[in-house]
Parts: sequence; structure tokens; C-alpha cells
Amino acid sequence: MAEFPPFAVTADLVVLTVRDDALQALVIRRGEPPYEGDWALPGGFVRPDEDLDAAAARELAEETGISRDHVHLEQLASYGAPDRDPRMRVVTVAYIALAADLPSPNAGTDAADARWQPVDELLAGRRLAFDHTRILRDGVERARAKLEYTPLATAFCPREFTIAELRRVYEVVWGAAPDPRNFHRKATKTEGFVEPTERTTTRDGGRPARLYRAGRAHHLHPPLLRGGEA
Amino acid sequence: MAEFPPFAVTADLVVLTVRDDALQALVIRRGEPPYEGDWALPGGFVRPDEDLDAAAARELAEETGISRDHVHLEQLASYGAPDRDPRMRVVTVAYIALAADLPSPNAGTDAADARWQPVDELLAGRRLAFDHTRILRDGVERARAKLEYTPLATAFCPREFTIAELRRVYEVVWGAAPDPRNFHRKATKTEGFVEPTERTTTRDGGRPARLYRAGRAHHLHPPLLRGGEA
DNA sequence: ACAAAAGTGTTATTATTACACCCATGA
DNA sequence: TCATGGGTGTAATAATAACACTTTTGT
Repeated sequence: MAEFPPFAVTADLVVLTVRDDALQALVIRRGEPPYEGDWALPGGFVRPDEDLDAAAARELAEETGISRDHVHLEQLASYGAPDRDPRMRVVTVAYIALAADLPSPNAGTDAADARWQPVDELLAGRRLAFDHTRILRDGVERARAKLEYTPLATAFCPREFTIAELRRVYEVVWGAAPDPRNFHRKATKTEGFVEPTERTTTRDGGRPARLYRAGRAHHLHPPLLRGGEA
Repeated sequence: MAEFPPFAVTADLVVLTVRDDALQALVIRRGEPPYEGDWALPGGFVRPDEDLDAAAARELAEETGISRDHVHLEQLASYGAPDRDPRMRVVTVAYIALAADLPSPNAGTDAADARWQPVDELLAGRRLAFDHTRILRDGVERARAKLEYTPLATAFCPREFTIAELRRVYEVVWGAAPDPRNFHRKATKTEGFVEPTERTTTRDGGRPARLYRAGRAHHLHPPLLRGGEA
């Protein structure tokens, strides 16, 4: 029908992991203008016959080699200010991807230079290309909020993990450490949060810790609340 | 940059209100193919120099006459399956708009026929055009979830309202009635949820009820939880 | 006086917090 | 045996849920 203004549509990714006791995001150095040489979030054009989620999964695989089975991938929000890209009118559908610390930091084929960087540094000091600082901030806030009332923290852990490893996710993402003893009870007794295996490990030192897998719940009841807010 | 696949981008709206003791959504009858004669969510193309939020606010004003100051408007999600519109490749950025019951049900200039309809009926029986049933379902679920941990229920109330009116929002949106006495305490004592005025009303019958205004908080601490979930 | 809805008090149950303390391993 | 972290017990506090009861209006 009729006329309509043409837009470019991209899928961009806030890929988060817990690495070296910090929440880190994947950033890619731009090889061409605009913002040449600056760091940016990974992403690219949605193809003509591709759904948005599929585009995000494809970009994730291209830039990191992570397959869709090993991440939590969810749509974050869309960004479409008229001047956000000086070349043309672009609407970006942003996704967050949460993954366990990965074997290879950057195994991309597409990216000239890709690396993990702590989100605190990315949000504080340097500027990312386009409005990617804003997108990253929104993605981190989404992840922080969802740790409260969903079992999403397990997405940052390998397939089998100890309660202490799960707790470290909360420490790092929230920047505040829950009490280890109370956290243990909460995690093991909240229905569907984690499921025990028969195996144990001593990789964290001390007494052997039981290994768990992610449970089946989509929500935590009751939630794990951070302290008061404003 | 160079080549990129062109997309049409629309902003569509899930406009919700509490009306006749039911959660209702605004739907518009389509005057042309495809889906001619079917009901659809209001919305339209984003203009070449318009931000996404501005497009949503403009469509809302055009279809309902509601100004941005009198609604809660927030981005919901984007939908871009390749075949969701048979005419062309369209990505829709969906918004939810929550408003108090309105003076005029439909005062649109754009819409041939617009009306409020209970979301239960829209989600159960009839089919909306395109993937709008899915979008509506997602929007309703977002609203339900946010009532738990934000003061968003006040968005469904007029500027001054009684605690009973606020409680009826929860009754209708959740389909479960909180205890009036406990709800009263929770609403009045949770920091920033509601603020008392000097005025009272007897419009609900019985003893006069104090009128309140929406508070300044963005989150409820502690949250108002629905019963258990799966 | 009565119905109807507002609002307060009280108690049992449940969840959170802050610890003391024991357990099982490696060195 | 000691250090290290895993895991359980317990008591104080806070939040929730259920419901008796008083208050203030309209009719």
C-alpha cells in the first residue's frame, strides 16, 4: 500500500558475563566511520527474511561463536531517535544475552577487534559509539532487576555450579554481597531455582560443595530483594 | 553501511483502562485490507523525523485525544516476524498506555470505528488483525506484573482517588481481590505509593473516604505480591 | 435505626536477618 | 592440626494474612 518512510533495522546485543569478579560486556572496535576506532556493541542489520530474535541469535553466533542453547537471550528495547546514526534513519532492536564465562574471549569472524570489558568502566569513563552507552546501561539495569524475581542468575553459571558460584553472580551484578548462609538456604529452598545433582566439587577450596543445575521456575517466590530503594 | 534492507516501522498501542469493572483495551476497526473489518490495535507509521516515543504519543493523541500528561506511556517490545504484514516488511514498536476511564470512549479523527473492549474477550474469543492478539497479551501481562512492584496502578485512577478505587484496579487487573483492610494499610503506609489530600468523598457510599494522589515512588518496597506462581 | 463502606487492632504465620556453630576437605 | 569454605540451627525482627471490631456517613 501507499508510501511509507524507509528505515534500516538492526539487532544490537548487550552480551554480559561474569569474568574476573566483574560484570563484563562484549564490545567491538569499529573499523569504519562514523565513530571509527571507538568501541560499540556488537550487532548488525536484520535480514529481509529474518525475524528479530533470529537476527539477534545470528549476530551473537557470528561475533562470539556462542550458540543459542548456551545463553539467555531476550529482547531489551528499541531505540530510534532520528539522529542516532548520522548516515541514515536506523531503528535498533536491542537484546541482552547472558552467558557463563566463555572459553574464548573473542572468536568472531566479523569483528576486527572484540573484547570483554567491565561494565563499570564502560559506563563511567569511556564513551561507546552511537547511543550504545544508554543501551548498555538499560541492559545492565534489566539484568540487575531480573535477578531479584527470576532465576536468571543461573544463566551466568556453567551447566553445573555450586551455590557459592551462584552467589558470586549476585555479588558482582548487584555490587553487594548477600550473607552466604542465608543465601544458601534461599537458593536451595526456593522452588525451582536450582536442582541438586549427585556430584560435588572442591574447586572453591574447603569442604566439598554440592553441584546444582538450573531449575525450571521462571519466577522466584518469594523474590530475592536488594536493600531499600528510592 | 552501503546497502540495507528497507523496513516500514510503526508504533502500535495497547491502550488499557479500567471500565465497568473490567480491564478494557482500545481497538479500532480496520477500513481497508488486509484484515478489513477486523479489530486491530491503534497505531501507525513512525515519521521520518520522529522519535519512537513521540510517534507513540502522537498516535495516542490522534486516536483517543488523550494528551501525554494524562497517561502512563511506556515501550513494550518490538515485533518483526517477516510475514506479519502481507504487504511489506514491517517492524512494530509496541507501547502500553494506561489511563483512567475516559470522558469520551472514542473521539478519534483517524479511526472509522474505535471502541473499548474487555481484554478477556479480546484474548479469548475473537481474533485481532496481524499479530495484535499476541501484542495485547504481552501488554496485559506487562501491566499485571508491574502492579506488583511499582505504583503503576495509580495510572488507572483519576488524579484524586480513594483507596477503594485503587484496590478495584488490582481486583480487575489481577482478577483476585486483595483484603480491603490489609490493602488499605499497605497502600497508605508504603513509602511514596499514595499521598493523602485534605479532601474526602462519599461517592462510593458509606463512610467518607479520604482522597489520595499518586506518590513519587517508582518502585514499591516491599512489593505487593500476587499469590504463588509456577 | 440500619446498611454500607472506611479504617484500626490483634494475632498467627511466614520470611528476613544476623549470627553461632559444626562439617569435610586439602595442605 | 589448621585453614578454608560448605552447610545447619536459632533467635530477633519484619511482613503477610485473616478477621474482629469501631467509625462515619446516606437513607
